[in-house]
Amino acid sequence: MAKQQERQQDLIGSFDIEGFQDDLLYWFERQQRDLPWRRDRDAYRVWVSEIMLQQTRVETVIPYYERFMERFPTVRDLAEADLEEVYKYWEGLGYYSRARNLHAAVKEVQEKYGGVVPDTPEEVHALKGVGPYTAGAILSIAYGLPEPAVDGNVMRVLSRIFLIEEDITKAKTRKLFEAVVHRIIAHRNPSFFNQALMELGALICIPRSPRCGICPVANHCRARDKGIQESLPVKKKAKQVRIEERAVALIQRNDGRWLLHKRPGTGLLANLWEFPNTEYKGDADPREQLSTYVYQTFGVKCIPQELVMEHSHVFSHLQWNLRTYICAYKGQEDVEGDAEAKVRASWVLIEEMPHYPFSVSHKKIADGLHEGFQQSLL
DNA sequence: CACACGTGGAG
DNA sequence: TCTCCAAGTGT
Repeated sequence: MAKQQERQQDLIGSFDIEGFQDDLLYWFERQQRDLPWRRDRDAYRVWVSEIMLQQTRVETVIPYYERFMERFPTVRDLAEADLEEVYKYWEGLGYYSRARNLHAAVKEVQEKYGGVVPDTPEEVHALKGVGPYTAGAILSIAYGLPEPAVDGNVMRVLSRIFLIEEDITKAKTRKLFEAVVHRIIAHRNPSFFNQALMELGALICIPRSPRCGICPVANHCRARDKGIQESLPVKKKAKQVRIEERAVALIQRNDGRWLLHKRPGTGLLANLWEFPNTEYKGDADPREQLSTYVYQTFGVKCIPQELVMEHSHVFSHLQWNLRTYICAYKGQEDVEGDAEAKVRASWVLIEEMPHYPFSVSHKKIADGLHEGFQQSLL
C-alpha cells in the first residue's frame, strides 16, 4: 500500500538507525533482567514463556513458568499430558484458552513436526494461540530471524521514539509498527533487538512517568524532544464492565460428596470447575432461583439455607457478585434438564478438590469450604 | 473491526 | 476506591 509506505518513509526519514541500534543493544546487554526463559534459546521454552506472558506481568509468570517447565520440560512431555493436568498448572493465571491452545498446538508440533518447533512465519503463525506477536517472538528470539515482535511495550516505545499518534488498539496500527520494526531491526541480532525494545518498555519507557533521565535512547526520542512522552501512546478507552449477581450452591450428598460442575469447553473460564451457580435477577430471594436452577439443570433437589460467603470477582469485561449458600440435599431425580451440563457434573470428595482446576472466584469458595468458612461466620 | 477473554499490582 | 494496565489471540 503506497500510503503506508509514505507514512513509513515520513517516520523513518532522517532517523539514525545504526545509532539507535547500538545504544539500545549496548544497554540491553548490560541491563537485561535474569529471567528463567532467558537461560537458553530452546524454541519450546521460548514459546511457553511467550504464551504465559501474554497480557500478564513478568513477576506473575515466573513461578508458573518454573512449575510448568519442571512438569512439562519438552514438547513431548506436554503433548502426552492430559488437558486437565495442563489446566491445573495454569490455574490462577487467567486467559485459560492459552492453555488449551498451547496444548493443542504442542500436540500438533509433536505429530506433524516430530516435536521440533517449526521456523517459518507461515508454519509458526498457523499454530493455535500463536498470533503475529508470538510468531515474531519465537522466530526472532529462538531462531534469530529478523521478524518484528510487536507487543504493547514495543508500540509504547516506538510511538514515543517516532511520535506515532495512531490509536494502538487498532489492528492497522500494529501493522504500521511492524513495518517500522522491519526497517530498524538490527539484523546482526534480531533476538536481542526485539527483547531490548520490550525490556526498555518494561523498565524505562513505562506507561506513566517514563524514566527518560536514564533512558539509553532518549537522544533518539521525538516525543521526549517535544516533551509529550506522557501523552503517548494514544489508546482508546475501555468500556465499562457489566455486573452480574450470581448465587452459588454448596450441596453435599449423603455419602459426603459435593456437587461440582465443569464449565463448557468454550467461552468464559472454559473447562474450569465450579460450584453450581446461576445469575439471579430482581430483589427476590436468590435462594428460590438457585434451587430452581439446580433442579432444572442437574435434577438435584436442594434447599439453599445459610449464606456462608459473599464476594466479588472482577474480570476484564465483567464483574460477578457472588452469594454462596449451604444447601440441604433432598435427593436426585432423572429429569431432562440440561443434558450437557449434567454430563459435566460430578460428585466429589472435598479431599479430591485440590486436583480439580478452579477459576479464582470458585477456588476462594473451595478454600472457604476447606476452612469451614471460619472467617465468614464471624 | 469490536469484543470476549482473567488476574493481580501500581499509582 | 478507582483506573489503567501486562510480553495478545480468536472470532
